[in-house]
Amino acid sequence: MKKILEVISEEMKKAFQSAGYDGELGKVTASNRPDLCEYQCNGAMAGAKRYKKAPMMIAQDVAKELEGSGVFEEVGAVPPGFLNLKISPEFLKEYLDGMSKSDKFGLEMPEKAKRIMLDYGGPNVAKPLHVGHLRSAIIGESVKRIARYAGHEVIGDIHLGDWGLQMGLIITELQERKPELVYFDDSFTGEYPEEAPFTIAELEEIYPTASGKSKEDSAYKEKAMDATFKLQNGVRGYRALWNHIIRVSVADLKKNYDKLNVEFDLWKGESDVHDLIPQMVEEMKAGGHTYISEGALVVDVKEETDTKEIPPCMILKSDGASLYNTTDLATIKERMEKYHPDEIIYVVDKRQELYFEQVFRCARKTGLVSPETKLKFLGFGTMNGKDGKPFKTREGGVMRLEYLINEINEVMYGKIIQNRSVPEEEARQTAQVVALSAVKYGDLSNQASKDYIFDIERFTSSEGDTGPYILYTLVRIKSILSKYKEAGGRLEAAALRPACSEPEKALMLELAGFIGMIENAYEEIAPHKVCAYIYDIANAFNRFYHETKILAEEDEAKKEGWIALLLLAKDILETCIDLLGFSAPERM
RNA sequence: GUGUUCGUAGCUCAGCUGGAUAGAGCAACGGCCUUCUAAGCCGUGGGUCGGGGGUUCGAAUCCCUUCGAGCACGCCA
Repeated sequence: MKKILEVISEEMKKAFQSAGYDGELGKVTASNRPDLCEYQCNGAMAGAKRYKKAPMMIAQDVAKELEGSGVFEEVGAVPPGFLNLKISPEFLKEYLDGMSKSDKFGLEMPEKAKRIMLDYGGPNVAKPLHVGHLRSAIIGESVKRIARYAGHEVIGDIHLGDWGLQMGLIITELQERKPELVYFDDSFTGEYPEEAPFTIAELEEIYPTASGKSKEDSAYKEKAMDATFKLQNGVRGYRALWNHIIRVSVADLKKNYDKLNVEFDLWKGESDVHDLIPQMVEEMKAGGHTYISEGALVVDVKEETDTKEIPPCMILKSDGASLYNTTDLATIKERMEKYHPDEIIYVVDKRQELYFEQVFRCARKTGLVSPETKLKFLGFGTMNGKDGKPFKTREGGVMRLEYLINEINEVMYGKIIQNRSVPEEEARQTAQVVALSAVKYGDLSNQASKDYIFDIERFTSSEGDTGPYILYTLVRIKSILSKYKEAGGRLEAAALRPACSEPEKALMLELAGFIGMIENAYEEIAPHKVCAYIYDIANAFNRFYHETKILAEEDEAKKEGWIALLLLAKDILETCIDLLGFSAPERM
């Protein structure tokens, strides 16, 4: 189906043309004065100069052409030359009928689906998830779902940090504590145990300890670097230990991401591309792209249009070791060879923008990516506390994600038992569902690129533009529908009717904007547009709800029409919150 | 220093491919539950869109300038 704005615009274009003007002037937008009209067209003013005619005259000419149009109920030419439009309830009803009957509410699928690789999450192995990982997960997950809904193939890759010095640190600390382990016995040639010699709890404690020691004790640090080197060069025992670390840690990560309703298709990490690096570097050298600068191997990525100095992209450090850039480039190489994506999108902290610009340019210049493949950087801002500074625990440390989630669950639980008397278990479950909506909606309703203030009180409130408010609206709709069913009503039989009240029409108009909203949210990679949309829907619904006694309506046809409208609203809301990565309970 | 993002109501944010009286929410104040979930709805007050120039019939939106804030700027990731 076409977007409703497109349908109306076409009608308007025809009118401009038959009045003797350029059809392109007939572009219609949503009204910015809802008190005056539903849609507006400003083409008459834009065309005034070209036709040397007062805008008002043009508007009147066009309005005359629209007399008797089935699309509009009212067309007004208003000074200085606005065309104010109200569409006919019958036309609107037909449009919504089309949406209800179509797959994805009539959203058109692309002729050729793109294959998009989405790089998000990015946690480090053996370190607990903290608030810094929250945004990437939430935003990435939503972007993934939106792109899929829009008809594209998306491969989400968590891109684990599993290969650097941190691994050497952990191994070193393990050796300090348990030198008797077979992993450290060079002469050992048998099978290593299947069971890891540590738990996730120990692992999480080991890393910060080791990291702290290495900062104070240079001998310790050297040991860790040596361990890293050995690991990367395939020392058996170290590899075996490393495998344990990965397995224990990944299992825990999966559990945590699961709770956030975040799912990855690939659990690749930096280690996966380690073996590709030497060849990649050789190819870059052979291609004549590299040179030595201050001892390091670099590739120039300056461009003439630059407004500032872009430093070269470093490939190898002066000691010959690889670094973040190297693995990222190798990852691009691997992705291109294995998956041939049309696009790779990185959902990363926006502070890394310049860095990724260098990597992207380097990848292009050295031919790692084909010219058709787009590399996109979706940078997100910092999550701040109420004081406007980066979110911290009360003690000033980094907040573990788990604790944060628990805290919100508690707050939500408190609100539930305060408002309703429900069984304990249901209250707990509902609290989790609603809490997740609070966190995700609180995050996604802001533009990704901006910093935002994480305010538990605000996010968990059901007043205002929040997740709980959206869910509450949805729960209300579900409640009416289930009562209707209980009373013997058949949802499948319900058919839409033209709106007979202003709030009803307003709700229908909002629903009709779905396709346009999705296209926009996908093209701009902007989940916050989905949030803004469902907030408008929720407002429109609640207004309608208050002015209309649906189940008490005696006119059966009318009642059925409303039930059909509620069904559509429910389906659209549910679809949208799924795109945002959360769901609604049955009751709350 | 260079670059970059941003500065909209007391607070948190929309709007930014230029259009009519700049929108929400929170907070404040006032209404609405014998009837579908009041975790809701309706209303009132509150803004030199950081300042100054310019382009335009028309600017929060585009350009310039200035002030202020954040962030980034080769061997970390």
